[in-house]
Amino acid sequence: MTGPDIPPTPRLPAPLPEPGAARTNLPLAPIDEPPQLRADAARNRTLLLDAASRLLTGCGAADLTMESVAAAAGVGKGTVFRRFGDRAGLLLALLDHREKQLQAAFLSGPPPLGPDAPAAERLHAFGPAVLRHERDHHALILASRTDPLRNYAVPALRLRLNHLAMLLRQTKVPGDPELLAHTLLASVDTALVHHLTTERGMDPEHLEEAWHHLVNRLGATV
Amino acid sequence: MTGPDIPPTPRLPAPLPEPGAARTNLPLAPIDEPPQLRADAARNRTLLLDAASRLLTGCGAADLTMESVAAAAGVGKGTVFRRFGDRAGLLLALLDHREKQLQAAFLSGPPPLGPDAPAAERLHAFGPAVLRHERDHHALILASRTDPLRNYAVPALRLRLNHLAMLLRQTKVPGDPELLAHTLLASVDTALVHHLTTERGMDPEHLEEAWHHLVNRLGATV
DNA sequence: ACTTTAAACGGACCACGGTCCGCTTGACCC
DNA sequence: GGGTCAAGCGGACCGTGGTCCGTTTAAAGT
Repeated sequence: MTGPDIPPTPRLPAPLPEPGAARTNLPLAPIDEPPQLRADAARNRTLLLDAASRLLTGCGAADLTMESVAAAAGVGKGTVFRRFGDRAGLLLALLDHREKQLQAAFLSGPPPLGPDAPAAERLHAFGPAVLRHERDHHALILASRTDPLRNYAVPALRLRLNHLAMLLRQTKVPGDPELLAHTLLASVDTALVHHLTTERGMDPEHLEEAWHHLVNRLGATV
Repeated sequence: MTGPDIPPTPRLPAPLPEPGAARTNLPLAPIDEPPQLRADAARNRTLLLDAASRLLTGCGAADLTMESVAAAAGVGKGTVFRRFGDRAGLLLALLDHREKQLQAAFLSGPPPLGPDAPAAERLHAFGPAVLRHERDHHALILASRTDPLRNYAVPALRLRLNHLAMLLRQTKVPGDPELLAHTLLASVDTALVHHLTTERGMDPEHLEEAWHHLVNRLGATV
């Protein structure tokens, strides 16, 4: 309900979208408006994020308490909640920084992931990239997911979704692109991958193959 | 970690599987061993489940507290936790009763869902059946999901998965049946469906179409 | 510099999930 | 019936996420 990293208190009216801009009904995630914090607030924000990732190296994500983060950053507990809304919000903020690298790779990086490769290739490359990224950060990702609905409001994940849907459109895959994008993303979901590799002993490589198989089956052309 | 509806305390060694039984590495879910509670425990169990579903009609699942359930059933709070392990366990137990109907439908019900229909038809019928079931109980289901890994340990969901994988094998769908079953199930996941229908205004009927499209694309034959 | 105001702060406070442990009781055997 | 003992019970207790509200302070205007 309360946005991540956004004050839970009433906001000024959100800046209206450009009237001339081509409005798809899919909200475009890249435009990120850092709501320009007050100087002390900004300072405390980075203080908190630093403290959190420092603590994180010393213990599992599950043991990270809001109070300990506040104490380690030398601020009050209320400040943490004011800044990040809730525990998941803090975890998501930590993740966000790392996610930026992945975003750069598929938005503006080199082929086959970036824009200079044909769409079908980008589609094939996307799954493995996500798989690697999620494997690296699975602990944090899993810890950040308490509300199953929350995902759909996380900007980074919406961006992935829109990007995938775009590639599906470009490759003329038949069927609803948004729905298929959800399905494809679900096939490399962190929780699923973690389950399959740790509980069922599945080879990560096998998962990449499965992604390619799925993309081919869905019928990417062009 | 602690099994749902199973004492968290150390157990006697689990009954060994029949030595001759054909062992697939997929644990078969249908065999359910109700660990035969003591008389008072069984009585309290139903008392608690009754109390919970009674309270549930008077408020949202989010407002159901363990203490209130215990009080409404006239037992101590510790008893609730002993029986169901944790909050999710209680919610899952409530769900389980309703899930039994769905299970009966696809395990032994009439065609096209039941065993008297050809596998491809059962495959097509499965998605809509799950969609309906999850729509009816979405509030409880969403409330029961706090740990994203928990799903893979829920017997009812493992049963769905194995059933789907079996149908995929019977219809000679190319690719890893277990993986494809996960993907198919994800495409009708409660959280996703709830998001699409409430936030994005998607027609439930459209989701059924998408299921059929997906199954066809995957290439079910026979 | 002085005023004003909304944002930010902090820590006391609350509710709920989950644990612990001493006591009780049902089930099984003799 | 009597004895044994693990299963069950209950509620005090604890830690943590999240809220509240009186106080402080950055920033923009005059």
